[in-house]
Amino acid sequence: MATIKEVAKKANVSIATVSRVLNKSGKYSKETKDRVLEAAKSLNYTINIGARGLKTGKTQLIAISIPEYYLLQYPEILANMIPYLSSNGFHIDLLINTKLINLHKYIKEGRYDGVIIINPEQDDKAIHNIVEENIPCIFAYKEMDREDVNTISIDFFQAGYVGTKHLIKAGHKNIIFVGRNESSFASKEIERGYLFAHDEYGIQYKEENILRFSHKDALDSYRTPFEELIKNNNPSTAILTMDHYNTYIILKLINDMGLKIPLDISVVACGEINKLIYTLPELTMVTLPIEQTARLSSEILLNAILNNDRVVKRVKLMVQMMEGKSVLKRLTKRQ
Amino acid sequence: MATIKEVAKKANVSIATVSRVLNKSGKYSKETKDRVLEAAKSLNYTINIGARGLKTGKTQLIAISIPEYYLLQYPEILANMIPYLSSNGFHIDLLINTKLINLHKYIKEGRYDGVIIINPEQDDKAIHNIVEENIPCIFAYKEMDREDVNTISIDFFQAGYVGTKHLIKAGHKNIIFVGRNESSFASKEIERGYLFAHDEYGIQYKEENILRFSHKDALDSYRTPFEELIKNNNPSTAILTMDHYNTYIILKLINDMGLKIPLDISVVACGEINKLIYTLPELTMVTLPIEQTARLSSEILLNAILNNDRVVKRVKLMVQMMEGKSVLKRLTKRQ
DNA sequence: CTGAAAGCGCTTACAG
DNA sequence: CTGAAAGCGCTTACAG
Repeated sequence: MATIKEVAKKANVSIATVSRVLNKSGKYSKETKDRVLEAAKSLNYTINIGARGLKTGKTQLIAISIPEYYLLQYPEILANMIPYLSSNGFHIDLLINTKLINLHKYIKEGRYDGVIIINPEQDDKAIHNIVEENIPCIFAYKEMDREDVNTISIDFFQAGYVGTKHLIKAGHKNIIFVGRNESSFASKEIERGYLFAHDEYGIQYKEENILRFSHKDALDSYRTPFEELIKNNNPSTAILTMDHYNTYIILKLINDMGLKIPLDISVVACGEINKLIYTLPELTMVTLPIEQTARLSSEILLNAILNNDRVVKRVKLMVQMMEGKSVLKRLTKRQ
Repeated sequence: MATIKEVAKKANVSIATVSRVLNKSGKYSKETKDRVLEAAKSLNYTINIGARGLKTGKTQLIAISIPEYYLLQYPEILANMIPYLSSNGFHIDLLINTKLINLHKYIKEGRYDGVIIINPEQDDKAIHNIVEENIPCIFAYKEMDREDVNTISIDFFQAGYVGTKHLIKAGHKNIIFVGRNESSFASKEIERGYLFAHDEYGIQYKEENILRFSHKDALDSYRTPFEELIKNNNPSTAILTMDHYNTYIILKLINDMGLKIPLDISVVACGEINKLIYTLPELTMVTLPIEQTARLSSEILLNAILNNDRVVKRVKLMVQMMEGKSVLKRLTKRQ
């Protein structure tokens, strides 16, 4: 690997001049420029970014921290962040399931010019420390309580609300919600919307209608609780699911029980549209702007890095209802 | 960010000693060690890896290069590589859709201690250059022609062969193969196995039975060619699909046409098992060891880096047949 | 327009 | 066991 020194020697100039030409900074004559560029090319020169970073304090590295289950469910997040950041000259340090305390350590090591933290687990101390480091930082897919951090999130509450409202308006009153356990911000918010819609229409919700599964739960963990709920003496007529994985499983269980959608049971699914369009039957869904959130996060981060913009951005992206063929309109009896 | 200098001052030793204690290299007394460690802790010291790299030539960074469609289809590849590498002290530079020529540039910049290249596009010149750099490097999910590079791949040929053979043995003779276009190594290999099985059983295959779609093709691009093939005067009785995405789409099209699996048509799907178990009906499949390939790739790379092992590894992982309920056994008529 | 020099934060022979 | 010093490959005031 050729160094700046060798280029300087070959071009017959000082290393300072080589640096100026290569970085297009300061002044140099056309002839010098040509000689330097040619020497660099003929020697196949590439800069050593470690050395540059040592002087400039910049690393051209951005950390993206993501939980494993989020990567597995939504790889399009990375696909919508990384090429954009790369094309702007940044490299990505991808961290999977890394504790925030370790991320903080890496930030302190001066590794990164910026950080995107996807759906962080709550760890107030580490978050505080990270924010204190005062480097450009985005928290994505989860609203943060703190007012002083960039938060790009999705209006999951609204998703739960409009999805449930759609079912209630179609005449359903006994609606199952298939969510995730407590650590899921999205699920908690969707559940909040689900409850809010019940309240709004004066429908008493039943705690037993809410099922919560972990991301690690496989089909068989779902089966018994779900079947019991369907088979009890006051059977549910509709289901709201909170992501595509839950949806796939519920569809399979419904099929296994010999039930038909929407004749026997109606379904509204929250999720990323591309994950849900191949299901049978065509689902009525509340689409979550997963990709848009990813793009916006990287754009805002880049703006903070390049333009030194320190104004706090707090964004909540809107969901959208899409009618399919999975909801049966029930005639509501007059009281 | 505290530097080694400040730690040295606080501990009342030279920076050389601090370095030795922190790296557990050379000799130092117990008392010195304690003082240094305490000073480092109280100052919240973390090493500057750029500076260290400048001296040692090591970066603790591993590049993983992956095509976007591979990330989207198989995020579990990263989930099986990155945590393992991280837990061994390495960081990951994730490159999506990066041209090999650029990757080569980054390697030359001395950024990486090692590289994993997932399903590289063919670019002989750039591959040659990368190999020449002589850093630990794994090519994964695609066999490389060159004998002098580490190649961890899957026996896609075998997948196509056993899948097709299974259908032939069940009495099917007019079998559609739903593959991908020419740039897909996996598809070409599976197709080769598909043809080989036909040959072995003396069945004349028909070119029109092979459908090829791009990763960008959506449902509607599949519909017409598929329906025409099914509706022609010598209808096919079975289908072999080469990945789960193709499988989802074909299942939907079959359903849209009002056909039943396996009564009207049989299906064998090649793919990653976890992606295929929620489909309806339960599929007979040839499972591809996607995750195992990922783990093995990172293990071999790490071994090459840490133990300076330069012996070339060339591995092909085996596929496995799993019977489901999507293949109808047809009685073969006597001639 | 150009160069000599300081210095970024480390590691590691070398000398003691 | 410890320290002074060289040097990794750059950038950037400073002086000319």
